[in-house]
Amino acid sequence: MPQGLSPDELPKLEALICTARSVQRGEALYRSGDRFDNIYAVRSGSMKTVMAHRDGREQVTGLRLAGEALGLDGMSDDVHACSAVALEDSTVCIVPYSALKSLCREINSMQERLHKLLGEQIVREAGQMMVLGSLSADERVAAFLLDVSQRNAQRGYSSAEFNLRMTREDMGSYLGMTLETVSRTLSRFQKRGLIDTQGKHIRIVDLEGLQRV
Amino acid sequence: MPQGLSPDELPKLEALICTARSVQRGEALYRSGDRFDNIYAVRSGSMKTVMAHRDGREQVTGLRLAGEALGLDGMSDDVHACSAVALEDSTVCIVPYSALKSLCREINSMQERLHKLLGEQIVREAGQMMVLGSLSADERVAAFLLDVSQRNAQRGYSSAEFNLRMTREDMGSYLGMTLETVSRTLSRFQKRGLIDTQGKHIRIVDLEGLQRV
DNA sequence: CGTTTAATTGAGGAAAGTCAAGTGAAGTGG
DNA sequence: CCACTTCACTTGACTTTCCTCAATTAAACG
Repeated sequence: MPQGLSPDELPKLEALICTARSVQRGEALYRSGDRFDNIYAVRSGSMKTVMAHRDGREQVTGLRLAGEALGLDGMSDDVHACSAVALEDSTVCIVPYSALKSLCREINSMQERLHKLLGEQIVREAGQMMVLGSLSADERVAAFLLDVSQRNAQRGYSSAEFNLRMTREDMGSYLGMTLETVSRTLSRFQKRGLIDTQGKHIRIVDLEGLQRV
Repeated sequence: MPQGLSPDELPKLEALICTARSVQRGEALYRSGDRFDNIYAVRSGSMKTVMAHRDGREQVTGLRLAGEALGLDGMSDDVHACSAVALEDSTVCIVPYSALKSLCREINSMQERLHKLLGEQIVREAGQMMVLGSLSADERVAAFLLDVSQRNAQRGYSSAEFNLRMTREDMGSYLGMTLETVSRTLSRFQKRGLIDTQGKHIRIVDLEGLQRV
């Protein structure tokens, strides 16, 4: 998260991060409607963000792996628009927003970094709109696996093999399809020799094949 | 756009806005891949933002009415992630990003305003992900009409009656369905007495009915 | 005013959803 | 630590929704 800061600036960011917090699997770090005070960075584990329609239907709107930022959905009106729920026992760094704002006014590169973060989320979400709006079920699942794989690689983990702590239902919700269709699609990918799945453990066997789906 | 600025700050914003630019119907204000230099505000007319998949498929990712901000998709990596195309002859205000950044460091409320703008887009897009991921065709169209209606009201125009300059194809793309399904859905809404359409002109007859869809 | 582009409507087909049953994994308490 | 309960996942059969293709009508633009 703190990329591109000079040596003398890093301590200031560190001073900002008051506390770390641990969140149990299934527990909410914040809920839709909660006051927005902090931005978070996932330190270990992973989380999902969930948004609710007024009739109660819920949709997973995001997945956050270790190292990724969380909580930006509260900036628009000082109240969180979605809930953040831990997919496994996780820890997050807490960054008080008001302090971060001040720091962004003082330090150029800090402002730059926050802007990039916001911009990335905007582009990521637009990309997900594309996935939901124009891809078939197969394409959606493939795109999702490739996205997670790539994000794993970015953080120095294996891009070929990883644990996805989401349930099939979470994946389905995120990808706009039912859990059965997710399951069937994964099975089909396995038969075609594209991946190898055992429940939540996923290994990408044929990367290029998956990209061609 | 410049809400919440004090009287002495407004001139500074105005100084920032170097030029206005007019964009002809169908013309692109910027294209995906263009360098990101400016943020824009639609002054008159309306625009769509479009994102392309690598295989060429395009999806409409946003609609911007007069008064709304545009161009934020370039902040993440200094290159625009989508294209902005005029739906009718339009004009936009140009706000140079680098100057805006400086101003945000000087003026508290300016920073606040930009952050809100970014936060709003993040929440708006998450909302659209919900629409695409969990609503039926009928519900999508209804949600879209209500959204446009509400945004019209916000800007002081009629919430009950408006011109939608998008084609059925644009709407379909934005809502993740085919133009035929959009057309059929609108016809059905009309038969049910919810709306009254003549091509691009739309009148909402039964607001509550539309909300119940 | 004619030509192009957009919209409507119908018929048939395909993709994904629903319902249901069975299997496997994981967490809990004795 | 094992048995038990619960939850997650898989797979099949059937249904529904939406898409595709096609023909026609209406609107927009030069």
